[in-house]
Amino acid sequence: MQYNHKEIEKNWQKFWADNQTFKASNESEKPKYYVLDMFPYPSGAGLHVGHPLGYIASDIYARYKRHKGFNVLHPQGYDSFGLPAEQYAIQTGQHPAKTTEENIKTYRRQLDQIGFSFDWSREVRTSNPEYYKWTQWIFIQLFNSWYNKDSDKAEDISTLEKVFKKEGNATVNAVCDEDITVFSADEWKEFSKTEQEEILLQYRLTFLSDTEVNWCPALGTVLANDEIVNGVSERGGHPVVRKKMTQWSMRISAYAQRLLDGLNTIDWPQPLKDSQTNWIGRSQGAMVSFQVDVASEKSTSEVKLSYKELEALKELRQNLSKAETTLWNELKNKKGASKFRKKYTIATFLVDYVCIAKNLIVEFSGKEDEEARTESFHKNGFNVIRFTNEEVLQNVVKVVSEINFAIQFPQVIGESAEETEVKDENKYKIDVFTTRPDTIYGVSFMTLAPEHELVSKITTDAQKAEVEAYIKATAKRSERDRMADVKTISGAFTGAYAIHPFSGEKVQIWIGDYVLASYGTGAVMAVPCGDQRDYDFAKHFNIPIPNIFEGVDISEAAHTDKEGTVIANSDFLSGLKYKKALKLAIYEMEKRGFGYGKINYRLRDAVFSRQRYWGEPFPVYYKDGMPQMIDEKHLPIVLPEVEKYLPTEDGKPPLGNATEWAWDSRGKKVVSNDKLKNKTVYPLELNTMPGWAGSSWYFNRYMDATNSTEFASKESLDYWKEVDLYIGGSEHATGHLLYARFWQKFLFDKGIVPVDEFAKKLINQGMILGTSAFVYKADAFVKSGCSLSSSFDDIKAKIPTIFVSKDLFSNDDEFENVVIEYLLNQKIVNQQESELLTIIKSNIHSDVSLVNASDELDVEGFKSHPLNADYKDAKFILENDVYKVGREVEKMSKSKYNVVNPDDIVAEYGADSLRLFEMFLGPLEQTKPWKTSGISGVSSFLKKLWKLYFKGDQFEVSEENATKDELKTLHKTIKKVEEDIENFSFNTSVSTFMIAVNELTALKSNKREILEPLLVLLSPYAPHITEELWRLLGHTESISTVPFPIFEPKHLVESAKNYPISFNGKMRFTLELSLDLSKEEIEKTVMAHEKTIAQLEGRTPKKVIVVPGKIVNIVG
RNA sequence: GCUCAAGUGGCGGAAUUGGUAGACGCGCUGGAUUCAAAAUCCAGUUCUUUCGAGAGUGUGGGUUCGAUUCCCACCUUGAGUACCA
Repeated sequence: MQYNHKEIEKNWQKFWADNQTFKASNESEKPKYYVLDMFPYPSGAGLHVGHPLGYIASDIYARYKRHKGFNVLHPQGYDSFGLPAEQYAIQTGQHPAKTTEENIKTYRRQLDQIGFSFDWSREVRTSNPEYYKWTQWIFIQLFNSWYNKDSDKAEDISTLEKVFKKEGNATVNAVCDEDITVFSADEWKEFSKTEQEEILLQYRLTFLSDTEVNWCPALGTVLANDEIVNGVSERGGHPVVRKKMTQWSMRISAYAQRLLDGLNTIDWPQPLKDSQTNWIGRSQGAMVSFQVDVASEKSTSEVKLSYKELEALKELRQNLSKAETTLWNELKNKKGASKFRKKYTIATFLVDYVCIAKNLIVEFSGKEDEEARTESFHKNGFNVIRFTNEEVLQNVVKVVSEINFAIQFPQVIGESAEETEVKDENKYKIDVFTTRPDTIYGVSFMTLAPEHELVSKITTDAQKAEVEAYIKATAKRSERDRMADVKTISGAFTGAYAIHPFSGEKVQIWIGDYVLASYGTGAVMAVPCGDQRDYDFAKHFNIPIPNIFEGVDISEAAHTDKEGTVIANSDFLSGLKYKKALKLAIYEMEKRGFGYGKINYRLRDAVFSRQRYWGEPFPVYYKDGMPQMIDEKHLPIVLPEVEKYLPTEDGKPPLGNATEWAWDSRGKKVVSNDKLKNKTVYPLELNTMPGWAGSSWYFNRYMDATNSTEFASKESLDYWKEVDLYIGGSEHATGHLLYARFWQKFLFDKGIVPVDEFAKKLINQGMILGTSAFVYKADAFVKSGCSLSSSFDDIKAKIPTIFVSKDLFSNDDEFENVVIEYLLNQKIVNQQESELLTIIKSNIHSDVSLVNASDELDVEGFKSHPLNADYKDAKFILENDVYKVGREVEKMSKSKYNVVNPDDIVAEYGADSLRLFEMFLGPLEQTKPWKTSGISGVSSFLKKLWKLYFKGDQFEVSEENATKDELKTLHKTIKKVEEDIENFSFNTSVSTFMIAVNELTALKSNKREILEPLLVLLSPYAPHITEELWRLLGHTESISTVPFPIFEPKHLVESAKNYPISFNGKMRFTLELSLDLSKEEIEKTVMAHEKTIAQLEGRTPKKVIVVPGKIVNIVG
């Protein structure tokens, strides 16, 4: 019986589908294992051989885990909302739902014929209302939440309202908008409903705000930062401009630190973690305020601390009494504006606790100089409250509430009021963020972004013209130009000066477009000696470059090293190294009140609105201009039908075309826009959600995919918990994988999911490249200048298109010679004419299907190929009667004619061969080229395997006991294959199978004892052929859950070893010796051997190294 | 520029607690079978060679009895990222 892959594969695919073989149960005695592939977008082009690579790997692992006794969840579905379907709809008028459905059908057919063990009963599609109902539901949960920095998690918005009602917002420590105004509880109660909602929006985790967005006019939508590559849209490569729009945003910045910390707990590839770390962009430094000089006055504060005193303080802080510890435990968790510090110097006194932002000192009473202290504190603008040890120990809660009260209602102090007046005079200040506060004495100027709001206010009359001209010039340059051109240094002096907060010196304020308005505060303190950009700027404009590094030459470039550098010329920082100077600088800034330590993140809040049709509608309507959530029991809000998918004429998103798109708040349903004049009917949101909305939580839905009453049941979430193995491409590093982690952490905070990282282990499969085939075409040009009987055109017309086989030339000159020789030999041109010819070579892609394994072109096929109509009459210069093509590895793409469709491979070689070959290509994570010719190797391996079970045409296995050699082969294979799968080294296990089959063929083995377990080993890789042979062996059940064979080391025990005998580390010959021999016996035998004597040529070895069971090395 | 990864036959690749470099497969060469081709089977296939042997894992050093594997410097390629203060 011949191995007929077509019939076998079709039958078993039908069997698995009919019997729901791979349906996972949510209840099982077995341990669970969840294997997931990254959500595919069903594109119109279908799959090429690169796509299934990851699916095959995950399928092998899933099948392996089933053999190992796990209850395996291995689902698949479609991320079916998205831009391509909509672009297609705009072009053709076809509903995206229809084209998406067709594309999914193609995908499903292609996936099915590769024999994946997916549990299709759990299939999800993001564009299905039953699914996006829950995407909308999560959006509502985000809307109803705020981020409490004190508890460091998301909480329900009602807890925030409660605080507002009770004590206003002064004590709230939340992640929120930056321009929050402080209000009291009474003020809150006085606010109108709309005002209250506006304030709450500033705190919600998803919020509506006017943001600068990346607007892509060609696509008619905004794009997220990760959807832009090199300043143009990732899809289509269209230009992107900055534009202010009212948009929904996600407060992902609240999770910046946790997203960073979480990376340490998950087994993901390092490059992927690195790019997330990079994207989040944490930088630790300080915020420093520089006053703009109006009346030139000197800073007065002269209190400084030496480093020794600082160290002494540190020690004190660690030795707190019990009462101190109790109170500190309560105070230390306060963050942000009401953050407390312990053992701090205020004026000349060391205080117990101080909240610098609120000017409040908390002390233990009973200090000798209490009166003097109080007076001094008041003079410096601080309030002080005191408690006894007993008060703290007996009722710390009461003490804390008194402290809170004091924070909220600060006692007005005379002196500080006076100071405020002084400050009012100097009302402009420039805040900067710096990662190098240690270099603050190196500041010789400041640079503002041209867009900085202070620019217009501080520019002097004399400089006005220059500054305005510069701003105009910058505005003309696009964002892309600015990014591309980093070499041109440009800027303008504002004429204004800032006061150096430490030295009191005046420093020039410049504007320059190397400072970005969107990062940090849009201003920098320039330290030209320590930052190359500042250095270049200073050099260009002749600004002084003070050197504050000890023994460092800065005449050529800035000195950016931190480690090992000692600070100089910096007053109290002089003589300190980077780390200590950094700490002391921040300490002094905080003490003097013009700066504080701060951590900055590059991660911006994510824009969540898209002006597109084919996405999830928001469950939102607008009442008095304020967004209102539709109650979850009325979900899903189904995407309305529209006439056309383009924006409306007045520039509204496509949903503006819908006629049934208003919310009847009384009837609780979507109604016709005609009813909008009714008082209880409101307009619905016209934006839709971005592509990443549906894919940020789908892995949870698979756990309970058909649940219509819940996102997923608690039991199923608790059972499956997280994805154990997630396989997909590295292109999702900063998009999907960051947003999904963010949502998971949010859902975790809200108690909806049981874990805060959704995927324990992740593997990035490498790309499969195409091997393009080239033919070499000769283009003839006729040189002018010579008079001939025939015209140039006549000569050209005589010359046919010529292709030259690859190995006939090695450079362009040889190519020309070959062609001209051919023309002469064929008598196409005469000698005289040939001298006028110039031959130019051009490389043309040939369709790879026209080329065989030996790089030989099917010439007739090439001529008659529809793409090559121009070359129908072309001539081919052959070598040894064949035309050889050139090969080059390139990305697999239609335009390069190197795309290989898995359908063709499956039809010719079968799914099992495809699966084996994709794994055999090389390590999973690595990028590697596809060359169809190699598949014959795995194909003949399967035929050889098949033959082991047959005698002639008859299926026949022997029931005899296996021999020692047979068992050795089997157990060697079990061991290696098991190790390989666990290490995701699938390519080497395919080799192992080949070796096993080669050995068993050589042994003429046909014992059931060997051939049965062999099938189980192979079945994850080649499920169809193994099912078929398993059935022929007499089994009625599927092979898929048969226990994996157990490795027994006893079969590999050897009595002798073929020792490599090396001389000076080089192996010269091998010698079979018993493993029972001792070191000495081995040495003796080896030294006595004739080959050893021959090698030594009479020399006496200096040393003989014997490692029993391994090697013998003779030195000398 | 910065960060990361990788450099092994004609090709894909294998071998790392440091111990026989090139497993397995493709391709190639020769042979068997065949009228012939395909398929199949057998033998060979890193390079050099005076057929004794010698050299060899990007380059140059180092550690070691012994290095593809560990350390240092450099070169090349690929990926990501980029006025991030």
